[in-house]
Amino acid sequence: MIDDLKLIRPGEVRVRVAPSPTGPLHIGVTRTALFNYLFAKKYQGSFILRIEDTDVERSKKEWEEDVIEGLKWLGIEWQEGPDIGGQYGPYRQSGRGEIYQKYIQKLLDEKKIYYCFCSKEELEAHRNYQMSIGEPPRYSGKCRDLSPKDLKKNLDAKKSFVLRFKTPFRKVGFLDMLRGKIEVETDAFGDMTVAKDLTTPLYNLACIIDDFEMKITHVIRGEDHIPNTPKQILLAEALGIEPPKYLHLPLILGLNKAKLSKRHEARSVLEYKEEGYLPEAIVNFLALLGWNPGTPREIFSMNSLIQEFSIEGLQSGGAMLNPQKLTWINAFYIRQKSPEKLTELCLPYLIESGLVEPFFGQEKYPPAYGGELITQQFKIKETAEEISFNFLKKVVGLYQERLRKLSEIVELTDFFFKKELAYPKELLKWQEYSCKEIKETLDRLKKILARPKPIEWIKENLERILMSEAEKIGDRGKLLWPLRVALTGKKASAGPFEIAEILGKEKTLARIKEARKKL
RNA sequence: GGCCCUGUCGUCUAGUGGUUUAGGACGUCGCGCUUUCAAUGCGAAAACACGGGUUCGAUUCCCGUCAGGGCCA
Repeated sequence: MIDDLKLIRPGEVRVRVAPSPTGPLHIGVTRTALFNYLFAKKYQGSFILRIEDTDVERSKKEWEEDVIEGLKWLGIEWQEGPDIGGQYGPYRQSGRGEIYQKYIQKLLDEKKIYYCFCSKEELEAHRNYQMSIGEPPRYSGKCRDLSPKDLKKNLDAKKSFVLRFKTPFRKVGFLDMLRGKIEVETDAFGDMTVAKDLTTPLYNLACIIDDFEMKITHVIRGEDHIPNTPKQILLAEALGIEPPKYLHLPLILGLNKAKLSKRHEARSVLEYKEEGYLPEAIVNFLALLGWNPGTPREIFSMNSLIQEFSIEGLQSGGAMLNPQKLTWINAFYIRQKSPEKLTELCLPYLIESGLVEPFFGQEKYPPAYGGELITQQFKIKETAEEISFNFLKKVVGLYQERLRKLSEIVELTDFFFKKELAYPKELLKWQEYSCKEIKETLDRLKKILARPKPIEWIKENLERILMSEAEKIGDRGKLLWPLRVALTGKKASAGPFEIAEILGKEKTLARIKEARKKL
């Protein structure tokens, strides 16, 4: 089956992702989209976005927007889709009624489908009966051979109906590119409903028609579609069209090893964005979930994925989400950013938290990084103090290797933007030293900083002075720990010298005095 | 209930009959660096679901059981 791939000619591949806009773009759909995209790119083919919105009640425009925005954010771009069109449109099923009608009419003319007037209650009763005797639930065939007279009578009476497929009684199989031969007895599902009316096909019919009309060559989709595939192939045969090749990806499992649940894992990828995950991290993480490059390499950019991606590396068993690994990859990509870029990425979080404000009259969210941003001014909200982009860059830079998600920048660096720090005085104590000794240390620090030296001198020499002072004491921690707490109010932080340097002489001194008062 | 898919450390995985004392990554734990945290370096614990075959030899092939998952309403 993999040999088939050798026959693929570059440029001929056409794949699609076909989400229904009844929910957000979650991780599962995203990964399917990614693999389709990689496959298309690998063979210089086309990747198409199709919106399967035949379920009018549950489909919502906002979910479609979520899908489009999410995929774009990740850099998964399509060559044809509802927003940009293409030569096989429309790319929303809701706009394809005319196309479907043609096929449905054909099936009807050829007597391959028939009207079924059975009521829901009737069907359900029958289904329950079949399940009770251990048989697969399938249609009884009651309306299959309705006489033309009865048909006309029902139609005239405007009885509600569905269209059913006369499923032939036999085996249907296909060659899955990942799993090999998959075969089922059609007996397992019987006469399936394929359309609600003459213009509205149900999922399987719509799907096979669209895949054919859009000249899709390979369908790469989740394993949950395996049972649909034989049905679609059957319909393709009835329609006299060639079905595409199929590949069923393993599912991404939630933390409970079950399909992604609506409540937790099935959140929109845009929520990951809000939390401060980087698109390259999500892409990298998702690629490694169910695929392996055959080398120990773990870090892949989109471009390297396109190069390295291969069907052979695909896994067939379901893969559980590993949030810690995502976090690890995210932290990696954060460390790779330039300080300017990272600052720009962190800015919205600092602003959203209310710590920092863009300067009066400017946009809430600064424009994308560029020359302009560097010259932009900001304010510390609490003190109305003006700060520069450069100041923020220093702050963010200090925490670059400690950041795992962009959103963490707030709790990590809030002390830079606060007037007063709230922390218990016990925090100032280092190991077994007494209150008195800590007081003495703080007094020493005060004295050093209060020297009438120019600010510049202090800035350049602070670390040297404090370190030599610490050496004198004999225990660095005795000096540095209280200093850290005084400056940050936290038990974990970046180095106190660097913090003092950014804070400036005045604030540093003020905070040491504050700390001294506490004791 | 029926049908289908899957089954290597907690998780993601390498492994396609002997070269394996089953390798890597995340996580966990320990040690080093160190004022804390992080980063980083080193190290440790941790897996072939079970039972039958096939074979000189099975994690690897076949069958069954079990387990997990999916679909059908």
